[in-house]
Amino acid sequence: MDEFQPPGRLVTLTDVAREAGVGESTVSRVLRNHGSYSKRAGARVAEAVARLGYVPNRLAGSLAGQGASARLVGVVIPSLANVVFPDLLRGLTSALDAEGIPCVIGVSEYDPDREEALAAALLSWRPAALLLTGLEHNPGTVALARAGGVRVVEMIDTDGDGIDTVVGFSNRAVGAASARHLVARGYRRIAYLGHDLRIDVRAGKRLAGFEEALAEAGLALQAQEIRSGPSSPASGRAGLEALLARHPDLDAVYFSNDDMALGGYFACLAAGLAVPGRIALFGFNGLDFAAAMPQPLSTVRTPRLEIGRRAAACLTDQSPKKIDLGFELIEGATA
Amino acid sequence: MDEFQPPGRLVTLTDVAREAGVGESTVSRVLRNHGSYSKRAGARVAEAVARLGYVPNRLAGSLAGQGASARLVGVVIPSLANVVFPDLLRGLTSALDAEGIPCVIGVSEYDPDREEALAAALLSWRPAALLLTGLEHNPGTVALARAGGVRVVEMIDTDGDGIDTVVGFSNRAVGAASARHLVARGYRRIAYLGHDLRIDVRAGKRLAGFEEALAEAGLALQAQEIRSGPSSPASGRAGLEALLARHPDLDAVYFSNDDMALGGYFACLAAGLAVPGRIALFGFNGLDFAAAMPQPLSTVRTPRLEIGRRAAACLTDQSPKKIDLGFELIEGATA
DNA sequence: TTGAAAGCGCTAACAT
DNA sequence: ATGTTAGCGCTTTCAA
Repeated sequence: MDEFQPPGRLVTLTDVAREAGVGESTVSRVLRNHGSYSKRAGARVAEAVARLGYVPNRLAGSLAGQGASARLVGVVIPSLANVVFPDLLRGLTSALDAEGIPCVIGVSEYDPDREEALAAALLSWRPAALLLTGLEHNPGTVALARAGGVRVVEMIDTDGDGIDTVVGFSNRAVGAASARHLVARGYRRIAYLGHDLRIDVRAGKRLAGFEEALAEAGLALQAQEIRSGPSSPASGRAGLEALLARHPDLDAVYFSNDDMALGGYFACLAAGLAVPGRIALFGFNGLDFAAAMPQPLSTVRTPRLEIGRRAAACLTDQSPKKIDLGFELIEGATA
Repeated sequence: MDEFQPPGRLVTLTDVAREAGVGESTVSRVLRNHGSYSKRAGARVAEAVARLGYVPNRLAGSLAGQGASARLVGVVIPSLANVVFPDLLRGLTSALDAEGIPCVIGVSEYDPDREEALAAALLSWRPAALLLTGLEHNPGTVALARAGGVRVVEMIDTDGDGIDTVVGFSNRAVGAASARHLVARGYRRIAYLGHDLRIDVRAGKRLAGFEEALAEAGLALQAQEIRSGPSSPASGRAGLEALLARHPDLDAVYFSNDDMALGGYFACLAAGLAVPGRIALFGFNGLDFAAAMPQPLSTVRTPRLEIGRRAAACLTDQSPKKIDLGFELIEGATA
């Protein structure tokens, strides 16, 4: 391998043009395979690129190009600690990589103000699109998104109005379906165990749908345990122990997600409580481990990867739309 | 919803200058708080920015600025399906967000050729740094990274030579420590259960260290089960069932990671096998759920977030270095 | 099919 | 303290 380039000085398109003995615009045409050029010019440019190890500068390319928008998409997610969001990114990147469009990510930690700051920061890179999570944003975020001149896609949640395009499922409907399942199975003394609803709006919507469906059946939540901090198996385990200590007569628990439910299951195993005989457990998300449990977890599978993929597909669409990808209730064996 | 902006025409710094009645460079100075300007100029610019809803164009800013490198970092990870990598990103973004530097990500799916293509694509955005995973890359990737004129940080693995800076831990040492733990606990008929080692080099290094330490104790692996596809609890469960069917006399199993081990634990629960009495289980990663299990999983906790944070910290460092963050063996109750 | 030249929106001298 | 100006590395008319 040759020695390093003098660091400040990377190979430019001008260098390639000189090396290939053609004009800059010809190099540009060859590189983007746009416009017409001779076979000979094509070959000489290809050679020069290889010889020089040229890597195009997309900063300059995007600035000069049409619309001055970059082949990048900005993505703001609330967290990386919950599998849901990496899954979303997974769907996104799998679809975007094919087009050579990378994601620029920002993590808001469920803070609307941070979300707004991140949206502004990402928009400053002039991405082709801005992807947000959920439908609840600061007014400032909405204003930025509208003024940004980019396609905006809000992912995951369809319960409400979007800025532009929305891809997801109805969290209220998930909650309602979960409640109806528990009711149909004969459970009557049902509790909710979740993490902080102020930070996770969508969990709040599920709970609202859940309670609504309970009410339709003439039932009400017997108890509710809200743990501080993020959801986790440890939190679910401690939460279920606390819940059962206070309300020994419960016969079913609806968890804010599968991680919490797994912790609940562990609590039952540790305490020797029969599931679902003594207590039924119902989760949310349909994560991998749910199906591998000795008793498959009763839960709802959400189309996380699909949401990411569809969001990517929407970037090229013309008109805004709302896409509800639905969900699947997995009966499992714990409720 | 109001109508969209005429898409082509976003507010520019020149617009702000006109609106504020000052020169462009003054606006630039105010915005970057660099150089000197009067209180009055500062105020007028701030007003104009707010009134116009100006969002700076960093494409242009980076192109014009020193070194022409963008306040972005490029990150190539092999997967988003394994918690390890989102955790890495989590550490990274938590440190970089403070500086307003977003990550541009690429997911290689454990394919070195894709990694190379992604490295080139990310480098074309002229990031301030390129972060790679592991130490094994195509020669082309290494050449790109060296010629890119950027700081390169390789994360996670310290077993080998890096391009520039390396932050991680020794996978061989993890494997060796795990084996010594099992041997010390009196297990003798030990098997390995993992996923495809050709795609996960680091799991291979752990296994090598594990076998080496076994050999030092005069022992050898009794069996080995390699599942195709990614690691998952379902794969771990099926794998342990297969392993025990073929080798009923095993007394301990070393899993390629905690997800696999969780599946193994589920297999034991389902089959009514005492853990660790009948069979001991040992994992890797120290994920959240490990500590919440009825019997805490015996595993090794890896400093994933810390690796991300330290990698971020290295970006401003002058000289290359290798940072070994170590790991922690968690005795747990399953081995 | 090709090259020359005018920007894209910004930063960084250099004047003033 | 502030304005003027020359680029940064590309793309894209426009002529040739």
